[in-house]
Amino acid sequence: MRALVVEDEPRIAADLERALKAAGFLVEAVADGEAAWFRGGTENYDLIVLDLNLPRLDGLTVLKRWRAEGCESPVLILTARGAWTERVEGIDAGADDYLPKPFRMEELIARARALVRRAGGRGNATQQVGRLTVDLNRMTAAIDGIPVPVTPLEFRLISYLALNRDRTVPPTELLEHLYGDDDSREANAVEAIITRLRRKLGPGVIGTRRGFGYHLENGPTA
Amino acid sequence: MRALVVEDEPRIAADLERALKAAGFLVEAVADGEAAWFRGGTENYDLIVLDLNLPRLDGLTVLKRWRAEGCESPVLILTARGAWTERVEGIDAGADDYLPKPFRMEELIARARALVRRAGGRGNATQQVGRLTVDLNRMTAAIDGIPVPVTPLEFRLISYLALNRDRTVPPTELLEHLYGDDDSREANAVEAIITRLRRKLGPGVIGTRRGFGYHLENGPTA
DNA sequence: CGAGAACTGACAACGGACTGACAAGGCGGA
DNA sequence: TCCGCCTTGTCAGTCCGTTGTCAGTTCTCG
Repeated sequence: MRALVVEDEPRIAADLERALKAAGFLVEAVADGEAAWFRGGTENYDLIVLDLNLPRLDGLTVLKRWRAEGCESPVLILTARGAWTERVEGIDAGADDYLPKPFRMEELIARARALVRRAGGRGNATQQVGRLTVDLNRMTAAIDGIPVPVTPLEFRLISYLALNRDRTVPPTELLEHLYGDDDSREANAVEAIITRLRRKLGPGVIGTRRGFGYHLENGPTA
Repeated sequence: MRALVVEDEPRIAADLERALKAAGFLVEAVADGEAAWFRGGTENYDLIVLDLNLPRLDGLTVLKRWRAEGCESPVLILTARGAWTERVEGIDAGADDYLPKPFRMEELIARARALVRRAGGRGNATQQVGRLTVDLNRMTAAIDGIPVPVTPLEFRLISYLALNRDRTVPPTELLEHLYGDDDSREANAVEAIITRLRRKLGPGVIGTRRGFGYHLENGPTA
């Protein structure tokens, strides 16, 4: 899961980054509106946390421009407490949720997760696909209910597949969502992770559509 | 365990702080309603002791706002003796327990501990996880029933893990619950405590999920 | 049957985690 | 009040799990 944090207050930005990383996100952060506009418009994020009060370019404007450009990432905006109108404007501008400052990190994480799940059309924190179970909160995977130890990177991959269970995900997309725009990796890296996951999960869980990408086998949930 | 004390009477506040610290809590204190609202809304406490009679912002109002914001920390309210209606209102507003003033410190501590345990979904004062036993009242730990001497900080860590036995706790969260938002510590501090605990408790008690955090091994309770 | 895509085992580099040593701070006893 | 012990944070060195790359093999489809 890639997340973009747009926040000019360094301390808060650092907190956000830390918390989101601990929650399994791949975090990138920018501190002003123009940079935000650029990044959000260029890259593909699974979640954007947007402070409205920004230097250079107002957060609301940024959000509107993103939406106008066709960016569909779920956006969680941070508003000043009691700034009633801001929330309304934010929702109007295309925000998916808002959180009044100050807030508890725990709550932000909870909402962030909810947004990501909702964006994937799934409301539950534990995803079941065939024999596989992925628990997004505890960051665990299991086959037939038996826990399988997975590394952080492996978990990011398998959970991304679980959230996109109904389509085949191309390797380039996985690459992007695992590493961000740090494109220094060889395409083969994804294949390696897939292999390792298959060894752990057993056959019949991760399928390949040659030329298209990978998907989870939604075989009998038995 | 992090605790927030909201009490404007300095003498009582000091007593509370001392007693809770002695009981193993990491205590932060504020003296008025607004500060309370802010802290409780921002930070993550395992327990909140709230006096209802506060300057600037009424305790009941503070409590209601917390609950409205999604704060789930257990709250123990202090009411004036005989203020019958206050109790009812407090419970309605989302308090978990109340204590009429004046009270005996002993009783407050007992109730505080009960609340913390209940909040973790565990009603018992002694937690059993695998071969480990943690007694939250006496602040002792034991392996296979044999007492192991632990320092106050070590106890805070091990008891937090015990109360969160069913998940892996990231180091950042431990850092927060051990030291509050005083983030002057190096992340390495947690590792040091873990090492010391392991030396005392023996192997197979505290497990590591590399890249995720620490957890208690819930091996055979034998 | 050939070419390209995908798989996989081996290896090396990286970084997170562990640990022992040391120093600072706190607390209790003399 | 002073001294000494216990506790605890930091540092540095080491270890080991994780992960990227490479190379060789297998598979699939035209």
